[in-house]
Amino acid sequence: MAETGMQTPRERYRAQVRTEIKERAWEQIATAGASALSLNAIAKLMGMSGPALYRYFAGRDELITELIRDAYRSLADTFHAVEASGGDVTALAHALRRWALDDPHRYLLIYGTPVPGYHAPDDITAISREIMTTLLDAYGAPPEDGPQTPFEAHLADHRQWVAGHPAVPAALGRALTLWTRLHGVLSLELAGHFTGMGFDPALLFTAELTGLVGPPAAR
Amino acid sequence: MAETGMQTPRERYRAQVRTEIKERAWEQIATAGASALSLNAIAKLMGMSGPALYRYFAGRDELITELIRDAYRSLADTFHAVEASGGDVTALAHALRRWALDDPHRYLLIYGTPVPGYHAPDDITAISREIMTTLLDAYGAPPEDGPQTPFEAHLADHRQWVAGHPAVPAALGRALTLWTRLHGVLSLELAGHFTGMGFDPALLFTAELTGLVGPPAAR
DNA sequence: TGTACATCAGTGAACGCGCGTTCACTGATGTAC
DNA sequence: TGTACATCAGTGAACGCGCGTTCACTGATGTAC
Repeated sequence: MAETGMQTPRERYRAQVRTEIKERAWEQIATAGASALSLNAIAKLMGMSGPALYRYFAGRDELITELIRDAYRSLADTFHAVEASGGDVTALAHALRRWALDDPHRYLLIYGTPVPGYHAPDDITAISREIMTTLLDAYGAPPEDGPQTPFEAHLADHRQWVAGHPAVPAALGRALTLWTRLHGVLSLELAGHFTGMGFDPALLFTAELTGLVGPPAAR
Repeated sequence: MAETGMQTPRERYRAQVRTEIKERAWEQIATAGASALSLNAIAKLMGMSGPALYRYFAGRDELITELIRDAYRSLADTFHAVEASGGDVTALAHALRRWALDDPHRYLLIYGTPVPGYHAPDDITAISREIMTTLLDAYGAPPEDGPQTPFEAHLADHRQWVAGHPAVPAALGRALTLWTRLHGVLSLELAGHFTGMGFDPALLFTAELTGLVGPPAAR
């Protein structure tokens, strides 16, 4: 850290400008959507000419890739922090919700409708797996209750995504199910599909959570 | 029907061209995303000049609105057909999945990341409610099992979205939960977030379904 | 059946706009001796 | 400490492109008498 953290003034400046470019990019995504992201518009916002940004990013695609990478990285770090402080699945879930509501477009950029034609590089899919693994580890061994479901039986033979991980099918199934349920509530909430319905999405989120990890009292 | 169906050749032609424009628009959405939809590009695909399309749509916005309306209308009709033939909730769910997989971009256009800056007119939100109501009606009265959950208690006081509907909170909660769960699986599947994981999303979908309406044997 | 007129689909030119990206350049900042 | 040089951030002009949209128009199709 001491060596990589050692920055010349020029490096520090570069890092600052890169950061500001990304901040403006997020602002643009928030107001006009990911596909409306424009280098020229960002430059204008920063009081620079368009071509100046090419000192910092090879092009539009590299910027988008970096935004997506940052988003995954941010969620992975959030999860690791919860894990490190001894948080359980419930804590992870609430951290996820907070993270998503904190910047809806960041969540939707990675878990919403995919950017057409975009294909994530390998290191990004690796971070995505990292996030799933954290959730899986926090789940630990689920209580044995009842016989294996058909989906769990299927998972016993189809677990490429966690090759080498010691989790049993029941745990895989529960972690996967929790993921899809939380995403179901979150994504509809963020997309505004609950507006006008009148109820509080937080309660639906919590209901899904307790339904799959047991009520707070039972923990 | 006899009178409104009576078309002059010119009206018939207009309807045909309008339909083809929309078909090309869907093709474009499928390959480049909703925000890349371009009137000029569609015209070129049809061998026409750009301005010609203004005979059929007032502009880009009207075309998008019509596509969204058609999508909602299509799903609502699908649901009504299932309802009319006596299908239960399970049948509705499978119809939903088929409808979504049949044209992923159509599903994502209405239930995915919202088109930035777009606000649906009232008649479209009405169709959206129609869809939810169909699901709710098919649910009927849920079996009374156990005490009211906190979310159900909340729903008793927050049910603007179904004002006037006789459904009890338990039914509202279940229908809402089914919706978010199915959407969770479907949207992640359509966005490609399961690719490379190795398991069959259909089994996860079915698992969520049977978990909330009971296994096929119990029906 | 034929003629006069109205309707309307589609064209081509034009408008102003913003985009991503390249290029040769200026001028400030940092480095080596 | 001062000078000579290298690095590099940022500019402005230019490229070709496609966009939505308007406008005056041509020519075919339909309608009324």
